[in-house]
Amino acid sequence: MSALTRQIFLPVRDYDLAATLASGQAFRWQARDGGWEGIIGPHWVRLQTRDGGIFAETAAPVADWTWLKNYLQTEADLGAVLKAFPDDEPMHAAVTHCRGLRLLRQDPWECLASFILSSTKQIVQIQQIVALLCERFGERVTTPPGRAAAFSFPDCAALALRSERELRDCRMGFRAPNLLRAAQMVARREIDLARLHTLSVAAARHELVRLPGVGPKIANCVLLFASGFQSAFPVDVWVMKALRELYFPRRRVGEKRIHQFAATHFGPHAGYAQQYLFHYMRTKK
DNA sequence: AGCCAGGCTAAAT
DNA sequence: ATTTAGCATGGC
Repeated sequence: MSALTRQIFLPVRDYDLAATLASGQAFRWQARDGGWEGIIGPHWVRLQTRDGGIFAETAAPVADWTWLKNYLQTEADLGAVLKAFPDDEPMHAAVTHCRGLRLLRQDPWECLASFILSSTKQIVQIQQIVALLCERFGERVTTPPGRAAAFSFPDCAALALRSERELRDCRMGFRAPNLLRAAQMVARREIDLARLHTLSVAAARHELVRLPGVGPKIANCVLLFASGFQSAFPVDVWVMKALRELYFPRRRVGEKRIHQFAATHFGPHAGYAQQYLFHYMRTKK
């Protein structure tokens, strides 16, 4: 039916590729020659902002582009999301600072594994660890002629077979046993990542925190970035700082109260609000 | 050199 | 029930 092509144009307004791909939700994108290059599943992709949308190129011919639209969420109604944000100064400032920032819809296993690796690591370092992991244990994917080799994110079964030592050698330190055991649990289907989105947020979160190295913050990242729960609100050091400085200036407020505030103030798209605050905090000034 | 990084966990209060 | 140290590693 559908023709094989290596290019597609996705019409969309208000989509800031740079903010979206480099805001710490995904760790495999690189800016190059005015575009962004990365791997989605088994596909090497290059993305470029064009008038009225995003131009995408792959290395291998593609019949069905659903995977790309799904990943980028180009059909999401950003206007409706922004409209539902609380009508206050901090959110106005954050939205003004990075309008066009979007949430991706990532593969749950890649997202989970990446965020298990994220704890007390800077984003650059997470990117380095993930890159090593892919080179060593991922599958080779087709790249354009003359381009360096590229690799898919290793699936849970591939990592479940490795030794803790092999993972540790990717410079992930004390996170290695957590990643290994999580890979084994997912591979044995002790938890079904693909079905999390069919549960309630609370039930899905309860499932995730059974995994080693996964607490509330990382669980919320997976719920938000991979399972489509837009109410999930990961609170890391940056967001904690943003909430304190923007909403409770010159006051000492306990962490518990901040969490309570975060859980009630931001509405149905709280996760989106969180990403705006996170990116605003990290890139302003 | 010392501090901190998109935290989690077990042990100690 | 709440707080705290330890956990590897690398960048600044």
